[in-house]
Amino acid sequence: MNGPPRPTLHDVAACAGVSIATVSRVLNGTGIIRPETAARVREAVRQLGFRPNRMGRDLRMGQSRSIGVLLPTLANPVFADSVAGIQEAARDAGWTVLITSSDYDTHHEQAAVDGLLAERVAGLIITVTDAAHCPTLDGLDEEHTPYVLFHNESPRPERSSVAVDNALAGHDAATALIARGHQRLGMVAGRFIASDRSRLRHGGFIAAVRAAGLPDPALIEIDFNNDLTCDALRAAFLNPQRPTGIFCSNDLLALRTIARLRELGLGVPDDVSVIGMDGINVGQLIAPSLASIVQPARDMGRRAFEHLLARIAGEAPPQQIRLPHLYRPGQSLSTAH
Amino acid sequence: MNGPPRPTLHDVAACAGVSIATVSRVLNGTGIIRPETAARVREAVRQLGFRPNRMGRDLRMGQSRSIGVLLPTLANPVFADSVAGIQEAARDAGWTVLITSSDYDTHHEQAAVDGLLAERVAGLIITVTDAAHCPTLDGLDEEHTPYVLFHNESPRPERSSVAVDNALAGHDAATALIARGHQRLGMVAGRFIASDRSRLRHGGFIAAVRAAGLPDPALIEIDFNNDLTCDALRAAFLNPQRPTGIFCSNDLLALRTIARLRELGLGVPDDVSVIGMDGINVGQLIAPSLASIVQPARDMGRRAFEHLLARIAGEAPPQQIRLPHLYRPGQSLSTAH
DNA sequence: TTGTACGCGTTATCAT
DNA sequence: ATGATAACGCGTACAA
Repeated sequence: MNGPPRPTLHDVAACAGVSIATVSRVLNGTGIIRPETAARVREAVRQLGFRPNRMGRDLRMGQSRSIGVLLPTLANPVFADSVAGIQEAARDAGWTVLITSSDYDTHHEQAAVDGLLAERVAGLIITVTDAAHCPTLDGLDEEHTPYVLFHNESPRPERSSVAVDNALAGHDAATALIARGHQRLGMVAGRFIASDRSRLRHGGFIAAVRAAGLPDPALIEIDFNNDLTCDALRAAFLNPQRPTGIFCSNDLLALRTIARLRELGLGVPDDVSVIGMDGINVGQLIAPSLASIVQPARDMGRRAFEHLLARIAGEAPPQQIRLPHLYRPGQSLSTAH
Repeated sequence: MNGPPRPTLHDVAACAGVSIATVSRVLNGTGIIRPETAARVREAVRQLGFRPNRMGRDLRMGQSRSIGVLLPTLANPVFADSVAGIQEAARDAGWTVLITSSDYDTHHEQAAVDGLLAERVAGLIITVTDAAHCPTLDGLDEEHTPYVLFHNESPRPERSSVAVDNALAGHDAATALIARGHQRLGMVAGRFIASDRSRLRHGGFIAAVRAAGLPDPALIEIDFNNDLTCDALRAAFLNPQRPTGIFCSNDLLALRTIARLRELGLGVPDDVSVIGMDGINVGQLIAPSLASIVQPARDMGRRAFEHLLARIAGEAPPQQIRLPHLYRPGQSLSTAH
């Protein structure tokens, strides 16, 4: 069924009339070799179509030159873009990336990390539901596995992270709504228990609202995986004192919210203003365009990989890297009336 | 910097007072072992936190128990969903998945495949720009590397594939537009040279239009990565004989098209009807909701993995698997006036 | 039922 | 400048 076995160092060595040590040296640029010998080796490599076997190399090196990535889901473009950034940086460095997702489920999280570790990845880039209380992270610390929290942050300084300031982002969302004259605000948030980002954003949001002397915003917490029902929205947002400005903890959620509001007969931005977070591309394609707090997802991915590599090499201390977010205006935001 | 080295079979063996062979047998369920011995081994494993080292195992087995996936981009949800399906099936089978993307670039394609092969993946699930003329595939055939074309199809029966019938999909898109009374049609398509899917869909589309006795549809081919300029749309679609129904070769493109039409003062569906393809979720959240030819992306991913595994095991002949697509109505489609 | 010993393909150490 | 050889951690044929 299968073709001929792939050539190994031995085959190349035999073909070039040298020892496997010499071939290895030529391929890795280690040691000194006579140019003509090197040429013969390279010719043999070309002729046999030899590719070094990473399994052998990795075993010998005790390292896999690959990292693991754990994200909640690839269905959210903000994470897909993050992955693209990670991949990019990894490819540049000659590393490979193993990707898994948890679907916002703590058990899947642990299982996925176990799987990644079984692959002997050299390190992890990981987004967890709650970085402040996470047995999975504790386990990684115990085993001294290098990792970089991603989109999460931890109070512990020994835990590296790459993220935006989510509380400030929530704050900025509130500011944007308030600046447009909205006085009664609300928030549709992914379950706090499934996302500390959501909780942090809510914290910043509510703080800014209070600082502005406005009444506490209504809150709907919803599952990431299940649908946002009209009933939930109706109960919280369809009373006489209904909010005129709503912050959604991510753009996908904002899209769902706007759709449901529409079903309730509430137009955006005429009846309600909505601002999301992440800055996914489709937000700019739809009508009304979606105002959002933009995360530099691709850049975050790059930075996370670069820092993880430095950590693996032992070349850098743990670091909390914060990238700036950006307010992107959109037609989903209007002045209150 | 690093903690203690991970325990190996030797450590476990020593701890349990048996040989490494016994430990290996216990862990793999091969051979027959005395229950109490097995218990001692398991206890030692637990106590030491032993995880089998896949690098050693893979090297020994000559197989990596991992597959490679090459897709154009993760930014398109149809591919992100496909990946989710692949991951799911792979996890069930205890395999890992290496993901790379080509950004619709032939050179990246070859480079990505080379990288995957260097990792000694046991097989590939791969979407290429043009399956009918693809040196990368020829190379894989030469090396007898098992692979499954994904979203692509090849005329050669020895090339396995999992895809929908893209020509029929284009046909169905035309039918949907024509059924709504549209007589002048157009298509916005991703560059044929970068996507044979796009070309096939166009083929089916134009065939159905002709079969209905209607004039040939206008065509705009656009880059996947660059933006769709208003100029391009204006030239093709803003003349007196402008189409009233447009088929876009994918949903993301449809969203971009609708946005540009809006800038030109053309409303959807009032002035123009638009139908896309893929069935991405956001299509159902926006207003007007996007009519689309839906691909069962997640299922396609599952099937691709399962078939690839069968191919790797030599348990199945090459197979062209076609999954049915589905027409999803949407408000972006209206009757002509 | 269990243990011994070899080899998978590579890199690195020591000779030469 | 190059060659022989010892690991790396694991699965398994063979021996006991």
